[in-house]
Amino acid sequence: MYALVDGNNFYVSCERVFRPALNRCPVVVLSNNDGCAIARSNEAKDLGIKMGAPYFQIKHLEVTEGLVALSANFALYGDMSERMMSLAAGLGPEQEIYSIDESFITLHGVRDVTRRAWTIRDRIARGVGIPCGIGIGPTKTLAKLANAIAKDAERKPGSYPAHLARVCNLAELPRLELQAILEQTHVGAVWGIGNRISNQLNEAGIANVWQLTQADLGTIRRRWSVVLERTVRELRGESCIALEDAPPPKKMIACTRSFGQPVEDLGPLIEAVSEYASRAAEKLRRQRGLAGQVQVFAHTSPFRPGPRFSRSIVVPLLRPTADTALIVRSAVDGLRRIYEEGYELIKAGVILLDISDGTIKQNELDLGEASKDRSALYGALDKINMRYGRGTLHLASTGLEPGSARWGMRQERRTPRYTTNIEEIPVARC
DNA sequence: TCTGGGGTCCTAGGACCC
DNA sequence: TCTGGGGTCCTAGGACCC
Repeated sequence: MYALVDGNNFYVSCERVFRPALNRCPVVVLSNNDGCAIARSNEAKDLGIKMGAPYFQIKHLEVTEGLVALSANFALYGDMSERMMSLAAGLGPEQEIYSIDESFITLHGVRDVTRRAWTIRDRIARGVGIPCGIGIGPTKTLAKLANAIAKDAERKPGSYPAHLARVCNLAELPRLELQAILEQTHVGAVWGIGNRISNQLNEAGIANVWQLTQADLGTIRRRWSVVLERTVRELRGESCIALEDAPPPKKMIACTRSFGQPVEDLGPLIEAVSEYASRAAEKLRRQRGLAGQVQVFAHTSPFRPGPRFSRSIVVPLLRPTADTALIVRSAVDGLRRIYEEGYELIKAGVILLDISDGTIKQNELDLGEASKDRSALYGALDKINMRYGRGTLHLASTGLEPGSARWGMRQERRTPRYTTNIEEIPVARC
């Protein structure tokens, strides 16, 4: 048996903890550069604001409807998440943190599951201030579905029986009631079924979850995929997706950003890509991995008229490494190869690929002889950035010498909080 | 004027190789 | 008329998730 604990409208709820005045207002949290809405309060949803709605399209609601739009504060959300997760863990013996606002919990050995779920929900509400929904079912997919039902029952009274609101335990429902609930639930609500497959299922006469559970497995596999077949089995109560208590190491690590303003010239592009590469390398070291390849991409806006540009390149590294200098250099080399003048680029990114486990023989693999110094330097760099904020200190790169890199401090956007003379920092041989 | 940033898995075509 | 078979790598894109 599994539970899924999920914070409601998570980013918005985090903001409301510190600004209770926002409690009954329509609120959205915006992405980087205030580009689009990535979290919405119920009131904002009721105004018809869709997930991912561009800010410029909803801005007028600030005037007409009292909408409050906030810039995202991911450090805050990460912190609130940790507190919520540690309380949620009290629900059962094992926990898988699935995303910033969701965790699966196994329930074997837990007695009086539904009551305990209410208790935990209450603890999170009082201790952290985040309202949660809790779904319970025999498989992860059913727990997810139960969670979706718990939310709908709360938000749209009448959509489901009121006793399923906030905490919904599908496992304790009488068979006929469960069937009725599943018949009321659209296939698109199921974890793993997006818009595309939902439409295809509808065309095939499978509109609700109950119908999907009755479908022939062989047909599902042939017409769609083994992935959908697994989902159907899970909906029938056959557990196919196990709890992952230790997150598997990432197979790719990306750092990508949209620019506030379009960028045309190589210089600023190199600056940006250097910083992304440096951040990606930091994430890589955090999971003690080594990358074998670096991918770089840049593209123009898919929404704006004008000449289109979208290119990417994979640069193989001589040997697997987590060395910021090598990764930055490769990324910049790749960028130079794909770059072309005359395009208004709005986004670029660096993706580390072919990631292997660096805990074995990291020292030998990592570098030549310069590397011992360098890995101490990176350790210090990562610690400083963790303590004083991401990007306090980073590896800079100039457009002047191809592939050159030097240590520098980021000055923009943030009052420097770390004030050592740069000259005192050893210069890496890059 | 203004459209996020991560991830996973799968498929397919072309280049290139033996 | 008719043009191997199998493999890898790269690039691109589609589908899903948060």
